[in-house]
Amino acid sequence: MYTQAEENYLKVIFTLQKVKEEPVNTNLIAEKLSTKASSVTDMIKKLSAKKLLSYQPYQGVMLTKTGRSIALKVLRKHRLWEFFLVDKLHFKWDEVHEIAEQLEHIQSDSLVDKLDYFLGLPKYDPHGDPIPDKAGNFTGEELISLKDMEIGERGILKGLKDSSNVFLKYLDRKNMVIDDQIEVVEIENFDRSVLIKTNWETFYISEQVAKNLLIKRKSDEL
Amino acid sequence: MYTQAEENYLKVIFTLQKVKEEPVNTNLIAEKLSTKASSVTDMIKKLSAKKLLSYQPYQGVMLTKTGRSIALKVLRKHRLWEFFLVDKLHFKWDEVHEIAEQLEHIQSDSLVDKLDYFLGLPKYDPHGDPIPDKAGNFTGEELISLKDMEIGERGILKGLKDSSNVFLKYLDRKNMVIDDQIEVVEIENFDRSVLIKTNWETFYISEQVAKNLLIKRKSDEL
DNA sequence: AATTATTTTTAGACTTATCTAAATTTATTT
DNA sequence: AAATAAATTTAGATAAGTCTAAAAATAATT
Repeated sequence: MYTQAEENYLKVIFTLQKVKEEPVNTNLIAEKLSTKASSVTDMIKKLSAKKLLSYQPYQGVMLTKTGRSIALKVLRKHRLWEFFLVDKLHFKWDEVHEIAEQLEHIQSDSLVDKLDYFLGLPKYDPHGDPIPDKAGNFTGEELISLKDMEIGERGILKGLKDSSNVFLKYLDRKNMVIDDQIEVVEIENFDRSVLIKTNWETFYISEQVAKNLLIKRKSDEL
Repeated sequence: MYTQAEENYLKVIFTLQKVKEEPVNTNLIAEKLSTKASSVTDMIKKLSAKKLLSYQPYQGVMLTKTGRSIALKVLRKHRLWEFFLVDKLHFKWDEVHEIAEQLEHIQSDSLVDKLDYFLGLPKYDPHGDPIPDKAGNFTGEELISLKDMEIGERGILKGLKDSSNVFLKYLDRKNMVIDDQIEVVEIENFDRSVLIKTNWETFYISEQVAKNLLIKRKSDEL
């Protein structure tokens, strides 16, 4: 069993490591955890002694297999709880993060599995981040930004990059919700605005909006 | 905001105070929290400094109004989460306690309220303990043991004193579930066994079983 | 390559919550 | 009421996690 502090370090290091494959440096971790570099060094030594990460002084850290699997478990719990909060308790997307930060540390394997099942084994959290399965694998495909889709491509709206209130309200007015089907009809060369066709209507969205819509590509097998 | 340790002390002191109205003594608290008397003294001083309880050395403690209201909040969360685990995630009654011990410390007022609403504003947890409402009041009536009911009385099964697996299995075989209506038809003087009538059938239960069934008395207003 | 700047680590201190062992107070017996 | 027992508190220690300030190592610059 690991402490909340340990879990938070592992989680942050995992997400930082995903961005660039190099060792993660102390200051970055400190910044993400709103703590001081000296505290990070202390904790890093502890986690290194527990073989959750490998650490050469002054050279940054990399998670071991064990460390990564713990991080993935925490991430899984975080995203499942976020899904629960939005889907079942009807929280807004931008209200759930700090609550999920607490819930992700609840210890009980059976709880996670039952929750997963109760929610219908979701593949993405409300922000479009993929939810690892029990084994730590991401089974859902990567989501892409709508602005990277090509003309004629279809997909399903699965998440948002920006979940601010203004943006949510905008989507509301356009009657767009998660799991909507979207087809790219046209891309305007001048301002990169996109003509999209939803289940209900066809309309233009600006590049800024397109950038913030996360889409699961429609697989051709259908 | 209070630490988990503080909340646990307040919760335990509250429940001990309910049993007998006198000040709660150090050793009892230590026993319930599986800690040492000296640790309890330390924490008591801290809580007393925060005016969450009143404390005269060697004379035990009593919660202040503030202390009581915090304890009630924790209790409310504990019981709502227990209800969630059993009712939504289909945990067995005897598996939920230690998970609820963790969940009860999640900090978010809106979470508690939304959870309460999501669950349908339940009045009792799966063990038949009453769930305080937002204001800290118990709106459901006290539950009584079936063995204290009189002939002809009717009520609703709302909880169990014993939630061991054997007992749950027994109830299962008798097709008894929460919210069943039960009427006391006869009480056998010899062994205090009780003839009860459920929605489905009429049968005898032993005094031991009757003792462990918690009933909400049927109000006459119907 | 030498100097400066940045990053990281060490050293020592603080807080929370716990413990053991000894001292003190209260309760119980003879 | 004196002696013993039980309960409670104090004193001093420990572990986790954090901090500040100073030292050491690495990176960047002239």
